[in-house]
Amino acid sequence: MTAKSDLPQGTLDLLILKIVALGPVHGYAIAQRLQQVSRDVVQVPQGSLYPALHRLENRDLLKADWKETETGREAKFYRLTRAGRAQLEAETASWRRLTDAVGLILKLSVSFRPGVRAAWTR
Amino acid sequence: MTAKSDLPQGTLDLLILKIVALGPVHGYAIAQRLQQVSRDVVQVPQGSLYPALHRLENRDLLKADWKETETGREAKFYRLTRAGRAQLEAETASWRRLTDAVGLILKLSVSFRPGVRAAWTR
DNA sequence: ATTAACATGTAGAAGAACGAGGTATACGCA
DNA sequence: TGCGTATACCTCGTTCTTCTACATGTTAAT
Repeated sequence: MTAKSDLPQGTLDLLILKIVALGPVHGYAIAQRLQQVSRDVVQVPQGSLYPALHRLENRDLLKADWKETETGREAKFYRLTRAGRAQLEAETASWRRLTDAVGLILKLSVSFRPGVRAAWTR
Repeated sequence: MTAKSDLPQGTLDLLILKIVALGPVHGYAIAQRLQQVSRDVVQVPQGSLYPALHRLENRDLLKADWKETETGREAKFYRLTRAGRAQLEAETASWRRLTDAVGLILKLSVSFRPGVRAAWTR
């Protein structure tokens, strides 16, 4: 059940910033691209998407203006602000630091169990 | 500011399960080891640690018994249940799938901006 | 005697994600 | 013309996790 796609908290913002950094897009397209690029691993429900967008806009990391889609529909196109770009870089670095660390921990082997324990228990 | 260490949601449980899988440990030591092994990237506040442990215990992923520390103090030593081990494996796999996907997205370059847009806007 | 490190715990608030709902337009097709 | 589907936006309420801050007691070192 829980084996679907739940993104870790905070990651959604990072991904949105990243997609928007590639060029102006509207919300609906952001969700689609995330899903496509990740081969369906990342799926963003609208109930998560739009609140996230508004959140980022309120923090002045994104700016939006209404424009017409190629299909002739009005949509809010988002672009990064300067702060948004900085935030993207910071969060990207942070993400790497963190996943590297977690990866390191997950690679720990059980090779020390009975005896060597003293070395790192203390 | 937010550049401290905040773990993504759910990750704490995974890391705890992993450390406990290496052998019986008490809570305090779990936090220490996570910090050591990750070179201070991962820092678990006690207000996060103990609730997480209780959570995992309530889900029958961990079992605890009081024992004496090498330093002569009473402490709750946690060990994995069978379900806990299964959960660890599942969450590890899930973690990798997800970080791979996010890594892929973060590697996207801005090489397509002006022209190719049509290909993936649709 | 007092501080630092060890070891456990709770309460309350903040924040994020999601499911479920709602509105409205464009387009193809019967 | 009517209908369904895909596009495109939005919000509300619930649930879950985490963090800050607090509270308690023990052992070891200075």
